[in-house]
Amino acid sequence: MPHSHALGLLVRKLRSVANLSADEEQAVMTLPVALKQFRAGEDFVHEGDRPEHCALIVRGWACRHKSTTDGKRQILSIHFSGEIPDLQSLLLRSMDHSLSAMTDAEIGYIPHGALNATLERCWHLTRPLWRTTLIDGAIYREWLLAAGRLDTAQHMGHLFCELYRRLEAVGMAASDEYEFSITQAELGDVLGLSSVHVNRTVQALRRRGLVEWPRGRVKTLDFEALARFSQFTPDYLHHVA
Amino acid sequence: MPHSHALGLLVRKLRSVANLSADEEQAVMTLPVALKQFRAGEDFVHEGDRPEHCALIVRGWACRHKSTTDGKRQILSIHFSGEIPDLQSLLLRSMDHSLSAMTDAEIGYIPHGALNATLERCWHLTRPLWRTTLIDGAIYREWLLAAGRLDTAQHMGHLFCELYRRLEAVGMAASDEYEFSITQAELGDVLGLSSVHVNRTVQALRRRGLVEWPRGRVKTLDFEALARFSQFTPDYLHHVA
DNA sequence: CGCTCTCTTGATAGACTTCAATGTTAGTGG
DNA sequence: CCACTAACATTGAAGTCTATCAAGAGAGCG
Repeated sequence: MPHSHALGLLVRKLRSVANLSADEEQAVMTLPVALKQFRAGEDFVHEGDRPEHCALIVRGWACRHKSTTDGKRQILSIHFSGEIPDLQSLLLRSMDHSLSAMTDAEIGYIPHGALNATLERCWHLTRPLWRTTLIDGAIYREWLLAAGRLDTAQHMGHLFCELYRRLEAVGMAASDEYEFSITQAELGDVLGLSSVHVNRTVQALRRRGLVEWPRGRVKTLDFEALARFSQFTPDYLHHVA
Repeated sequence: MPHSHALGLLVRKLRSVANLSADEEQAVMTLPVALKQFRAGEDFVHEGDRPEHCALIVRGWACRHKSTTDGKRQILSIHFSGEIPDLQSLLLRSMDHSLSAMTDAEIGYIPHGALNATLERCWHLTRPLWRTTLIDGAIYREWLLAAGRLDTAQHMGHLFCELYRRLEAVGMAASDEYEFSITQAELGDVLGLSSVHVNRTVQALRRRGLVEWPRGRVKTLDFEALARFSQFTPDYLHHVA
């Protein structure tokens, strides 16, 4: 079975957000995957590209980002193992943003042709895939609400909560903590803040006893308290029960 | 032909963002629609609902919105004739936000059952519909970039440009202007600003000769100049050529 | 006319950015 | 083990941006 590890991660992800029939799971497991390694900071899909394959994250963290013409970067979403951040390229010809490795990462390329052929054969599989893109949309909406109407500390706390729940849903987090190696400057690009202000906000969360953040690891000391403080509720993630 | 007007608007919209075969168009035109009127300010879908139909906007403007627990409202997207802002409810059981009429509006309800039956029969129609939700996602991303990394005047200008291009794509705008009755307070809920600051920003755009905004009508006096100022480029709207 | 909604303006406080400097940590080669 | 480097985190100070409060002006409507 070629690349059953990579495809197993994809199945695990799809199961966390949709009901997957045995047929559909089987169809996923027969997809071809070409693996490639990237270093932290490298883009693996570029704005303007017209991709002929989708990128499955096999190992490491990735982000979607876009910059203003004067060079200010905004991170638009964060992704990890099992996710296909450019699934939309199957239907939207050209990339309107870039995808970048946040840590050293392994990417599995799945040709559009193979994916389309599989969907022709097992067209009910379209629905779980569509659903993952709809949930991505729900996450963008929540980020918009957080960016516009939460204060900075809440916004940051909300992000930590979201990542915890998403990781937990695929068994990658437990006990109120998870691996996540991100610099304060990158976090600023997520929240739309300067790194200086990120630093001060992290300290505020620490002082309140809500978050610890030693090198490469996020600890939400009291998840429920952090969620309450950040107005985080997980409904919008639409995880299956 | 029942409700051919409402469904015609839907077809016009779908054609602006995807290639629609004759079969697919025919399938759309046979969908059942139940019309209902709403007054400006009324919600027609509520956060927490588990809708059994999708809402097609037949007449008027609508917005998607969500509020923080302390009552600060964020508008997450803006919609007009021919759009189905809650199409995602077909796959995501519960609404994670509300939909509201921004002007007096007419909504056409299409039962999920009928839509699913049509998609079973003409399953290629899934793709144009999926594509509309992916473009909604691209718009959310652009709004995130604008919210995080553009200054206030650029952010506002960007919104005016986006709406112009979207309306133009379905023949609802021309000559650098369009009908849009929105208050400065509502615009604040879009941009994440107080109404006072919206007012000052509008004046700044007026002083620069970029935007006029008499009651109920937006005029981008020099669209290209406004687009340049606001860093607006329409790629992310993925309109068909 | 009086009422309401919206737009407008001024003043002040607080949030956030920017610039610049300093501290901390991990890794490297001696 | 130590000096050295690079990357990242932290701090202070000054200036800009935005919210909030408060008040007044205009328009539409009974």
